[in-house]
Amino acid sequence: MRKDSRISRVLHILVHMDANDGSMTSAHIAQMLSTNPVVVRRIMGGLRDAGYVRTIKGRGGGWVLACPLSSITLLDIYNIFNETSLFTIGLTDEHSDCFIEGNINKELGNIMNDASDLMLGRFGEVTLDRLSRR
Amino acid sequence: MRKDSRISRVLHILVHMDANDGSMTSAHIAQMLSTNPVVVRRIMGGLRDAGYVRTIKGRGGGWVLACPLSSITLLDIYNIFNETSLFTIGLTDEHSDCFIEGNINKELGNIMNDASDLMLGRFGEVTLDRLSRR
DNA sequence: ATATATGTAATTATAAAAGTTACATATTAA
DNA sequence: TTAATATGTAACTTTTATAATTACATATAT
Repeated sequence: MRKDSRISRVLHILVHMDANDGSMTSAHIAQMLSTNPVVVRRIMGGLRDAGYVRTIKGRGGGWVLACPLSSITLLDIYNIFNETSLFTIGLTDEHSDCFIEGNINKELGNIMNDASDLMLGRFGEVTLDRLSRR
Repeated sequence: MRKDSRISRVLHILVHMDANDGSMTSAHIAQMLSTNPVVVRRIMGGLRDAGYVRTIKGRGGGWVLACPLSSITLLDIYNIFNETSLFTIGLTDEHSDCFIEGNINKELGNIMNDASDLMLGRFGEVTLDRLSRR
């Protein structure tokens, strides 16, 4: 199963943007992450829509932070990408009349929900300025 | 990212095997899970190697439990497939000289490790006979 | 005007599970 | 001993998501 590195990458970008003074272009960021400018625009688009960053078009433009890193948590970032589950374990959904499937989904589901609560709680406690410490 | 339903499927199979008296063929199980006999053999192979089930070749053969469900935990089953991570979030590993990447991996990694500890602990507490309750 | 950015649709690559095909091997029953 | 029925596996195809790339429209500073 391929991993989703969008959150890691976006965090990396934000902390580097904070370290930088002016704006950073998608091309510059892409080179930094060994990827493509379009990938940068795509994964950063959600952050722009959520108001955490702004974009400046045209010559001299690029990406700039719209608020301090201390006001953004890991949870804020996670919530931008959380259309998919946190877990690689998949439940089956094809035999809803089968009480065994129901039991399995309930047991695994409870455990995954509790782990999810733990993770999201912890995500909410970490502000991104913490990631820039040397 | 495609979900890995091997654990859910294997659990489903084991509980049905327990409900059955004799052996169950891969073809029979496959029909039950709306899949292919080869998929059944593949996902069950690890359980055979680990000694939780036995296979009987030839006419009248199939899969049989080698121990009671009460002696197998979710953790035992998880361990058969745990070559992959529990989480869909991927850490990046390409800029090991970058302290920011290190910070990100440490923060996310700590949280995922704690969540993993929670999940595996809970997995260890659930024996499979629990999944057969009506 | 022109060079430089972003914005985005469309296409292709990649990776892992899942699904399928084909065939070897083992076993039972007649 | 032969035929039917199982498993065991290698090889290949499909599926599905992120990631990467291509192409081009749009905006802006100089």
